[in-house]
Order: sequence, then C-alpha cells, then structure tokens
Amino acid sequence: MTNRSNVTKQKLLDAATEIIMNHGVHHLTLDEVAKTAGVSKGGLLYHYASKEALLTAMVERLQQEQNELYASLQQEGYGPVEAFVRLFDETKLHPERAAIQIDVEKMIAFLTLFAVDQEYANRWKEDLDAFFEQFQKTADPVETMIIRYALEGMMMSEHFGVGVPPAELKQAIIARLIERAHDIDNQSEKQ
Amino acid sequence: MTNRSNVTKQKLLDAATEIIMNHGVHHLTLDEVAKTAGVSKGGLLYHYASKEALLTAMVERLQQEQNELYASLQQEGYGPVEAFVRLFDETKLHPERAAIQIDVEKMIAFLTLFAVDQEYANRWKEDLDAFFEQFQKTADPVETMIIRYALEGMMMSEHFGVGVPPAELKQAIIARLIERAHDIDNQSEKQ
DNA sequence: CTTTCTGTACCGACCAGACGGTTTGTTTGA
DNA sequence: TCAAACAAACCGTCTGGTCGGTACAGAAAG
Repeated sequence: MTNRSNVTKQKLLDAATEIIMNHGVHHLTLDEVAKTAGVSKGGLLYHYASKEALLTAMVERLQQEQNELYASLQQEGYGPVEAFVRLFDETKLHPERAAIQIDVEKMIAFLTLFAVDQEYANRWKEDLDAFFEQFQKTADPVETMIIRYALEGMMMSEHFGVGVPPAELKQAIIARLIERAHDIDNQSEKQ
Repeated sequence: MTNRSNVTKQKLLDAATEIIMNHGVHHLTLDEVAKTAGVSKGGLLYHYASKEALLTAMVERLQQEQNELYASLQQEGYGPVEAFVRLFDETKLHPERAAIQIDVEKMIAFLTLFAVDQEYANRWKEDLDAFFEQFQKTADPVETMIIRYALEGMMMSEHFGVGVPPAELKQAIIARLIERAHDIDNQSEKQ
C-alpha cells in the first residue's frame, strides 16, 4: 500500500469518526463521509468497497487505540483493574497528559453504532470477552465486576445526559472506584 | 376513543416493541410493524399519524409500566434504592411473581432507539433527572450512584452479550448490590 | 527522447431498492 | 346511512452501490 493511499484512508476513517461523534449514526452516510474527508464518493468506495468495510476499519482502529492505551497504563505500574478505571478518566483527570488520550466521547459514539448493528459489536466481542475474563479472577470478582459495570453505566448516562450528577459528586464516585480498584489489585498480587 | 381502536393501537405498540427487541432498530419500519400487527400500513397510519407518533407512544407506554412497577415495589416496603435494584432483577429473582413484570430486554431494546435518536431519550430525561436527584440525597450518594451505574452498565453488557459473567457470579453481584442498597436505605431512614 | 502502455487514485452521474408518508377507495358496525 | 376503521396503490426522497471515465506517474518500447 502506497503512502498516499494510506493518508486518504486515514482521512476517511477520521471523517466517519467525526460524523458519528458530532452528528449521530443516522448522518453517517457515504456521501457525508466522502464530503467531510474532501473526497468524492467514488474515491471513498475505491478505498473501502462498501459501507461495512469502512465501518469495520473504523472499529478496528479504535480497538487498537484502546489496547495501546491500556497497555501503556499498565506499564506505568497500574494494576489491571485500576488501569481499566483510569482508562475511562485519564484524560479528564490529567488533561495535561495529552499523550495518553482516550476519548470517552468516541467510545460512546461507537456504542451507538453497535446498538444499531450487532454485527459491529461482535467484532469486539471476542477481544472483550477475553479481557473481562481476567476480571473474574481477581481477589474480589464481584467488586471488580461492579466497578466495571459502573464505569460502563456512567458512560451511557453521560452520553444521554440523563441523571448526570454534579461535578463534585462525579469526582467522588471516580475517586472511590479508583480506590477500590487499587485495593483489589493489591490483594490480587498478594495471592 | 372506541374499544376496537384501542385494541389495534395496543397491537401496533406490541408489534413495534417486538420488532425492536428481536430484530433491532433498523428493522423497525412502518411496513414491518404493520405486517407484524396484522394491519395494513394505511391502518397503522390511521392510528399513529407518523412513525414518530408511534414510537413516542411506545416509549410512553414503557415509561408508565416502569413507574408502576417501581411504585408497587416501594409499596411492598423496599426503600428507594433497593426498589431500584430490584427493578432490574425482580423477574429473574422471582419468576413466580409474574404479576410484577419488568422486561430488562425490553428496556435495553429501547436504549438502542435512544441511541439512534436522542429525541426519544429526551422524553425520559425530565422524569429520570427528577428520579435520580433523590439518589443524590441518600445516606451515601457516592455508593448509591455506583449501584445505579452498575445496574445500567450490566444491562448494556447483557445486551451486547459482551463480557457476560457466569450465572453464579452474576447472582452474587446482584446480591451484593441489593445488600448495599438495603443498607443505604436503612441509613437514610435513620437520618 | 518521445511515444505508448499500464496501474493507481479518484471523480461524478446514474440506478435500484427501501422507506416514510399521501391519497383514494372499501368495509363494517352502530 | 354515516363515520370510524381499515386496505392498497402510489409518490418522493434518501442512500448504498455501480460504472464509465479522467489524471497522472512511471515503465516499456521504438
């Protein structure tokens, strides 16, 4: 694959991501993606032969980004559970650390894509199933899963803007989740 | 409104609900709803002048069902938080109590609708915002919100079938959530 | 050196099907 | 008989995808 082709492909994925984030799934049309990327529809379909191919590539790219961020958090010394919690909040807790960038908004946007078409959700399933399996083998699987679920629920709530608590309460919630995750990781290590 | 009309309207809402649950949002078309309900499209549009009117009615019906169930749980003596937890699991914990029926699958299906079109989500927003406000005034708002988020996250996870824990672990999670909710309600009452 | 050829990257008109909604006609029950 | 309760053909729009063509960079041929 040439360099030029790659640049265009990234532009197309960026465009698709931008649209799904800022305008919603139902505006995610081929024409719109092409227009946003500054390419014609023909150009788009040259690189991605179908809408599904485009969206699949988009999902795969995000998946890879997530994995890399998680790995880098673990390399910084965080245990598996705490690293997971921080995955959701690193950017907002430490905006200065732009290098580590998880985009919760982006993840949420993708969730809506999965909601519409289970096919795309299934692309994550294998990876995520394997990932969450380790969560069932920590020192306290019940608490670990509660932490995990809470983060996912929080994400949804924020997305819909429904029942969103004031900032201080939200910080307190995250702080407590991190605290507990930390404890669990410590306990797990001692075993 | 005549009786006959009412029956057909319920059939239409049932059909729409069935489709969104079993086939996903993108199959939720007027033709499909009409066909499932055993009515022509003309017949459908006689009762609900637009797709939006149909879906709004569908959302409102669910909303009402939820409120009734929650109220009945509270009348049985459960505190606000515990009643909320049981809202998510009453059917599965006590399948014999068919009278009290919340359909988690159904709620989840509706979430996908909200994901696609924020408009429908906004119809709940006011109600839910008011509802969750009381959760910020319990004896332990942080824990209360964690419980709430965990339940919502659990719902999502089940829907996508991603990272679903074995049945025993799931029961243990719910048991612990109920336990904590119970404690919080007790503490709140003493204040 | 120039002409021809070839493959990559891209354009944009067009098409077919799906879908929401309209209109017109028909049945049915009080 | 009259209005409510449907049925069914039809329409316009939107959207994913096709298709014939263009621009251009290099390789091959003369």
